Amino acid sequence: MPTLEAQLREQLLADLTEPQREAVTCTDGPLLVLAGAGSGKTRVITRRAAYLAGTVATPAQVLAITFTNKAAREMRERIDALRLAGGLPVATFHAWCARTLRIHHERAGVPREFTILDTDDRRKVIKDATLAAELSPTNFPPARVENLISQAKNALRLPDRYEQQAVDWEQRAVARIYAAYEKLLRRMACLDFDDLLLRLALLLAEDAELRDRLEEQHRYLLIDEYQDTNAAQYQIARLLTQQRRNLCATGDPDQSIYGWRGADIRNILSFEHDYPEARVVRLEQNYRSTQRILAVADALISGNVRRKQKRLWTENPAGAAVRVVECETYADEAELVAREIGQAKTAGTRLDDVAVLYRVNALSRALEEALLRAGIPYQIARGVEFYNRKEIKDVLAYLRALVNPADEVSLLRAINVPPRGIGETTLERLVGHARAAGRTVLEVIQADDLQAVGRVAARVREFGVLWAQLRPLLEGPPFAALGAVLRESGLRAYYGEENDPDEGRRRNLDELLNAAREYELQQPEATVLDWLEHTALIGDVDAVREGTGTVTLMTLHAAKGLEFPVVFIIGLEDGLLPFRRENDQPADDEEERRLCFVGMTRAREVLTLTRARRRMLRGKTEYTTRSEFLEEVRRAGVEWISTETTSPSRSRHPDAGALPEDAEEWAVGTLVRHPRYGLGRIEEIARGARRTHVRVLFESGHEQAWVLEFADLTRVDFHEVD
DNA sequence: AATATTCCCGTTTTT
DNA sequence: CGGGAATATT
Repeated sequence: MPTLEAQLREQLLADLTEPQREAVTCTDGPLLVLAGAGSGKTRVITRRAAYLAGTVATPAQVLAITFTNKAAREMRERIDALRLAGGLPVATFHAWCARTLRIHHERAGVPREFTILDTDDRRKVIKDATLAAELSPTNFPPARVENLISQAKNALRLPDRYEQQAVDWEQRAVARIYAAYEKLLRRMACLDFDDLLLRLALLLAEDAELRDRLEEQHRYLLIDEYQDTNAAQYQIARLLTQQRRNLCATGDPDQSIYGWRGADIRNILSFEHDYPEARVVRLEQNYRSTQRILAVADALISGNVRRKQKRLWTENPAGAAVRVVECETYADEAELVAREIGQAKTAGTRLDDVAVLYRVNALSRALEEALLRAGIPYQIARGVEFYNRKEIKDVLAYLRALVNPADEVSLLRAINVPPRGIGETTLERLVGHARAAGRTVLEVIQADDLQAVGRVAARVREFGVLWAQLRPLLEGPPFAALGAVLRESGLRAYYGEENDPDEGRRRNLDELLNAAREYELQQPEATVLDWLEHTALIGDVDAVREGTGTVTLMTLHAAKGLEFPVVFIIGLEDGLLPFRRENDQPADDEEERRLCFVGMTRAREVLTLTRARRRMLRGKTEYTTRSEFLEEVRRAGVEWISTETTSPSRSRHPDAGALPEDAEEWAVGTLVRHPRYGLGRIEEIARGARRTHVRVLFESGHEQAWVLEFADLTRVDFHEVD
């Protein structure tokens, strides 16, 4: 009869290569797995987790940490599929930190019922903090301040030290805003994303007892994508492995793409220095891509100077040539991609197997239109759009305000949706009273002496009653609470016919209800608070599903960790990929190169890189310059295609060469169409330095003057009229 | 107070 | 071009 360990070996190791096996089986002590793109890293890490759980530890004693929810879900599924390590915790850094902070809230000095600020609210609070610091949000744009504070937190720098280290006037100002911001967060009993890491890192640093307890609980720590750790995460990893030193870090320096949010590639590069006794396993055989794709990707990444040399190789077939297609305009580019996908589909490719990747979300629009026209279904992974929708934020604000009444942003949002006639002035008074009396806004709302607030006191009082009525919902599960809030608050009624004629908002709310129910099925014991935390930490990117029969559109960042037989990367233009901002500090082109490398190595069989010679971004069409990345792969055996001018208006006119510039297409006598007024003719036109003014006479006799750039006018060509 | 309108701004990537 | 904020309107 075979021993358990022999069975495990058979099941977990049989189909692994030698280095993969080593990574799975060397159980104790620090281990660094340098896993090139497509080298079977996820497979190794899941096997390792299961192996640990079956030999030297129980499943609960192994903790696997990822960066994205997507990665966590995939790992969870694959570990479950092995059926050897049920109950093995898999979580993102942020989710695990949130949970741990909640459990040990007293030691951590955070409120037990803290809520997590979403990106929008955080910006709002930062703006308030700027005002509280007696500075102007105009001079200190919230987005910029937010970024600086985020960087500071990720670097474990608190306001005091930030101020000490400030070297210029901006930093000194930001130090004040930062301090004010922290004060506001404390008053609101809120944490932001970065706090989750920061607070836990600080807690672990000062609380040796807790540290030991946690390490005892999680004897084996696995951290995926270690190249993306920032200072806080690095600190947490180190502090959790001080005694046993059982840290297994996996990653690939060539895929480090999160420097902009504080990730420090040196964390992985100096692993061997941090853990001198570490074992290092290199996975360099690629099982994913064709030789040609790999050759192109390698040619690109070789352009990075600050880089550990690495050879990625494959036994896969040579495959089709990687193509570079230069198009005339962004519309041509989108059409080309749509056409190619259509052809591939006809030739038998499943749409699930196709992905279109781009550097910035804005590039998806033209693609969407082209795919729509071509009748090709697609799904998009985009930011946090769903949870940013008004109706979603509205109802979540209620739940947040119920859980954590100190969360004023949520409370003040909820108080007037649906509109209850409680306006800005009233809110200001409420806040004013609360501050003056040293009470919370909710206490003021529920106090008896409301008349000071003015005529709308009755309405405010009603809301206070509603709050108290809804509050007991927190005892129950999230789905029921959500439904009740929608009903009792009047939100559901509000988003009826007249406020939501096309049912979009109602559908979104239904989708949210579904999400809550689904979550409840997964986590039967979960409270409303748990669910709120979940929604705060999950994004739309995670909604991308397989097997939908659709093409997938996403950013290069979102594509990490995925693979597709057919991949398009669009917009290979200077300034776009590599991305650069005009008055930006020294841009990190090496990170951009890695990002492009990540995109290329998502492709299994067919890779196409495109670029448009003219691109419209932020409303202006501009000539572009070819990306240096294209030059760099030029001699790696790509097939270069340059499409000729095929813009429809030109091909239809034989004398296309004489076609005037756009600006001259508007003149007195030009026929135009307006969505409201219909057909008309330009009577007068006046060109200023920046603006062009026009006066238009419509068929109806109506006359109207506009600034041309802002008028919703389209030119009507003669051949379209007859 | 709510809604309609204008205008002004910026502008990456994500937990 | 598109969203958010300031501004005008009812």
